[in-house]
Amino acid sequence: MESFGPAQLVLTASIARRYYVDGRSKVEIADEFRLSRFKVARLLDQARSSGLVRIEISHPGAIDLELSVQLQEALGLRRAIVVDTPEVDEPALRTQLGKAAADLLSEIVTAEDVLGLAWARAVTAMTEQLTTLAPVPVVQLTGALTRPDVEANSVELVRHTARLSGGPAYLFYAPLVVPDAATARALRQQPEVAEAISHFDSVSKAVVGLGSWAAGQSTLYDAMDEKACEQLEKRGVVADISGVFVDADGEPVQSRVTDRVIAINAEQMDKIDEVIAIPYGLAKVAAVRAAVRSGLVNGIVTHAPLAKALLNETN
Amino acid sequence: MESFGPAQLVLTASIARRYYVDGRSKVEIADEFRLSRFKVARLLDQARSSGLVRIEISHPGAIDLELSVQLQEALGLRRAIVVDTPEVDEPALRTQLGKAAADLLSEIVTAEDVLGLAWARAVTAMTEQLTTLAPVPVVQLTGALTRPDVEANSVELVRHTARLSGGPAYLFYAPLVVPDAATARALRQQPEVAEAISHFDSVSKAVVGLGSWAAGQSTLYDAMDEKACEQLEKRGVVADISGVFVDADGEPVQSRVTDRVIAINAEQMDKIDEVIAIPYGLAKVAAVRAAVRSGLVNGIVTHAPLAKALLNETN
DNA sequence: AGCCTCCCCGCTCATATGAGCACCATCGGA
DNA sequence: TCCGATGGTGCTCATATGAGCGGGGAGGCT
Repeated sequence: MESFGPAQLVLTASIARRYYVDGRSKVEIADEFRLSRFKVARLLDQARSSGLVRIEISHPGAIDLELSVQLQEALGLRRAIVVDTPEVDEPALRTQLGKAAADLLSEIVTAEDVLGLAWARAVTAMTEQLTTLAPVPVVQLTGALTRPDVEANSVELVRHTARLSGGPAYLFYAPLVVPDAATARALRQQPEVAEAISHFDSVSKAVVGLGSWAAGQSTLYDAMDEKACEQLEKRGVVADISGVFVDADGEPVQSRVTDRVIAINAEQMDKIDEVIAIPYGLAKVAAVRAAVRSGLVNGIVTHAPLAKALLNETN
Repeated sequence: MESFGPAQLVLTASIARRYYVDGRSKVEIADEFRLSRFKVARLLDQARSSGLVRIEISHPGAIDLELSVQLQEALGLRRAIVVDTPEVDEPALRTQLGKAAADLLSEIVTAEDVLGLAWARAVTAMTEQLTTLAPVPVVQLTGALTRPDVEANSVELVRHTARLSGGPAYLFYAPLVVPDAATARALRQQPEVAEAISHFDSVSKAVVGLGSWAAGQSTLYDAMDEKACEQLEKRGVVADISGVFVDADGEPVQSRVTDRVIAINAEQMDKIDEVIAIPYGLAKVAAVRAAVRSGLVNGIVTHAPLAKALLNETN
């Protein structure tokens, strides 16, 4: 069965060519070669199972489709886009991912959607690459974190996107995290904040940030007091999804710290149909896995090395 | 039409994977992805036409299937085997081609066949590589040419093959070319020669030599007197197929020289169902083309460079 | 030889598939 | 505003295809 003569081999190749390349039907091929269509079918089966015909899925672009599909299926994601880019410096990488995410967003957002945007550098990178967007309401999902290295803040991000889209913007000026729960409560009652929050339930698609709960791996971590960080770490927090903390099992972690965050909460995020994150860097493997396990994040735009790491470690 | 969003792209890739790699049906895929089967079909069409799925035919062996099929179709051959071997020295090449031809012969010769063998170095190389053969009569098609560089002659070649096969051998001792027609006539009436010739009509498969009509490109040319060579050349002879001379259009050339050759003639060869030649070397391009055009030769075992040359020059 | 087993072949019939068509939404121009 | 063009969708129906079956030939064993 495993060894064929050369005539058989060439015949099979010939038929495979006719079938796959020329796209003729098996009946036609059978007539041409004076074989029964069953024989043709068997030869084609044989050709495939013996590896004589190899089918590759690829395309001339930045997206590694093979990896994308694998990642999507392995993690059970609604969407996965893997950008095939050599490991360049972080800003360039963010731009690349931002472009891919922007393309994705333009494509999947329709006029019926309500778009939610959280604060994250990757999300900023995305909005910078965004050129067209259906006219939809854009809702700010988190308070702003002002960092010296980022000029745009959460507010600008939302405003810019809404302007591009032509839809209304629901935005507010407030920090992402405040020193105590009472302040947070007060802020949440501010009219603009309250209005934005009131729209959380109608958000149908969102782009969020995704941080690994460690120094330098989450802007929120870096912005928070050490005590709070440690407390959350002790509770098993592995990832923060734009202010929603989850542990390695994907369970949202409640804590006093949670109350100090001005952002969408786990329950609200869970109701959003599509939540897309744009993680990069191998340090985020565990965070991504946790976020996906939580079910909160169901779409990912990332780069090849992280995608491969996610696939490899998937036990 | 030519630009898709990444989501579309990944969806298409996903479907292509399911269809081509996993082998699921379009209906199943449609159910899985909540699409109509028509949509799935259209996406798959799109994927193929846009080059997203690429189908390659290859295999881990010495035979270049792609080239073989192309050659077969371009020249309208019954069989074409192209051995993919780096341009090595001639004897090694002959061995390689001999092996391929031997495999081919073992495969296609059945007990109902009658095998004809002409004299040629390549045919000798083939018989040396032959290990199994259905029990068939083996008929010597040409007289022998004794050359200092070849130990086996036409007779040995036939005897060896017949022994391997287990069938009867029809062989004779006579030179391939004699000084005059009268001698040839006399030789043809010798009992063994006459008997072999009487079997020419029943030969169903034959392996022949193929020479380009020029010095060093045909053992027959080299063995003949200069005058005869020139005369044939003047008549437009481009190739000799084991003693049958053909011009560039593939027309057999009759001449007084023809009568001096002890070998199968054009008419008899034309009746043979499969006639296989084993040409090699780029100098033989024109000869191969003539031989194929004549319709006398309908199977070829060769190497990649010659195959490519034949394909390129095919206007 | 006689028997058995395996394998190869081509059949039937249910199902999958493709070609062509009609419908509908969208969009640009009169 | 209306109209025609356009493209995308899913239908029908004829055709292609796959699963499973039985016949028969080749080869091995007793």
